[in-house]
Amino acid sequence: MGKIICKQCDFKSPAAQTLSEMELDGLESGCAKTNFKPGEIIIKQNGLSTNVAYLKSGLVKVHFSDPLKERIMRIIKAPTYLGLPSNFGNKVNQFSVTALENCSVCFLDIAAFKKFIYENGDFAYNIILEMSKNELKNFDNCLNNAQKQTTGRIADGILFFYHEIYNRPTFILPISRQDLGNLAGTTRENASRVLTQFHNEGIISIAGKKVTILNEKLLHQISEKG
Amino acid sequence: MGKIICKQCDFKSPAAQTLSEMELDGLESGCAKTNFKPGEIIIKQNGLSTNVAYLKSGLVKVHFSDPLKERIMRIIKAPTYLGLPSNFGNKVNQFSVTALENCSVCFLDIAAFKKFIYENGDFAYNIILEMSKNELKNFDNCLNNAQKQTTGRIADGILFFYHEIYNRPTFILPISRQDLGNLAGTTRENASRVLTQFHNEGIISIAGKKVTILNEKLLHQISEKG
DNA sequence: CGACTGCTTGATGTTGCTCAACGTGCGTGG
DNA sequence: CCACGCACGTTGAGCAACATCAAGCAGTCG
Repeated sequence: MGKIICKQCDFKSPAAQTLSEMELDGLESGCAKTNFKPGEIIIKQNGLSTNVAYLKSGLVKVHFSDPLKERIMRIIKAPTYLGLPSNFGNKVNQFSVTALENCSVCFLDIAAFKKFIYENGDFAYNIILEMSKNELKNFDNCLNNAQKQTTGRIADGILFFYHEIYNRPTFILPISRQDLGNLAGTTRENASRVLTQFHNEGIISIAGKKVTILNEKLLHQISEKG
Repeated sequence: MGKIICKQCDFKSPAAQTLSEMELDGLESGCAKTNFKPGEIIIKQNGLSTNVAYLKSGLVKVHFSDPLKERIMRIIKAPTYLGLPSNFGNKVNQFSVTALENCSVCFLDIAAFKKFIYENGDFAYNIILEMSKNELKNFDNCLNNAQKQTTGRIADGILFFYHEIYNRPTFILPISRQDLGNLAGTTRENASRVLTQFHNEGIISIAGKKVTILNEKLLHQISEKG
């Protein structure tokens, strides 16, 4: 945590880029930057959402914890706002957000944020844009999980890390088998089974958390067909 | 379809209520009201989203049609906007919206809509509010469907019609067994089975599409526990 | 070294999908 | 008017997918 100079921030969101120097000064006065280590909780489910959280750098999981089950909704990388709908729709966070890597997050004063929406149409429009894209992605996710079966969803997960996060065929899985299961809506056992199945079929190579994609085309087919 | 006088409209959205007389005049010039009968398609999946749709009255289903499967995402009643995220996030509709009852819909000029966001902070804020609430509901839905099993999801469906739509324990189901299945992520056979099971257990009474809820408490338990 | 955590693999039971058969009501065309 | 197709609803039997349970293994930390 420390003194922030928003004006000189290199990670401004599209919305924040529309702000004037004066407005950025306003933002600064109610802005606290915090760093998180892997495993640390950034936003806590059922906690009050008193600030707007902006993920400047790092990778996080958005998850919902039931007393019995834990479900990972999405994995997102910076830059992005976290939990805007909770900020506005409901004062209580509907889910937790936990760091998977070292993360840097700015907590912004919600009142200042509202003020910008009221006074700066460009800012408001960009927020609406971000929320729209977000909702469409959630929508997609939801559908995918609903009508595919386990192998397809695990394939999805692997392709997600490939295309959306690392952009290279070899990477270190940032989550445990347990969490991969939670992400795909299954158990750690099944997640494990499907991974070794893919490995045996020569679709991927897996050693511990190190994944190499060998047959992307087939992986896509599995993801598509179910 | 016909000439509209937005100023005198009794069904204005919270956002539209923030508009001045002059702004409402602007809205009017690009506004077309259309009526739909049950079964008629209001928004077509994969079609271009050229207008903002505002549902003034009636009941609709939001559904996604795959060549193979059809999935009902939500059932919504007026008043509400339909598909705002598609209007902004992506020019193509991600889903269809179909009338279940007689519906009255206003199609608004998207440019005028954008203009209001830019120029009227109160309007923009109300749109953000509506989108936030929407997303949180979708979120909830998603989770429910993911971790309950069939009986629980059918129970959910019945309780939804009870609490959110009709507010009385006896009502006429506005959808077929097929669609109830699609809503609960199962087949028409299973939807049918679960309904008769509930009937036999004295939890509900069902005759054709006429439903009476007899043991709401138990129904809630089933919905909760899975 | 023992306790612990994360991972893997196999055996077993349950859930719910698929398929098939049959009944009903409705609209169409001969 | 009846015959026919068609959508919808119900019920039963078999089977595939998946969760659960159980056991064992490797790595790590005190």
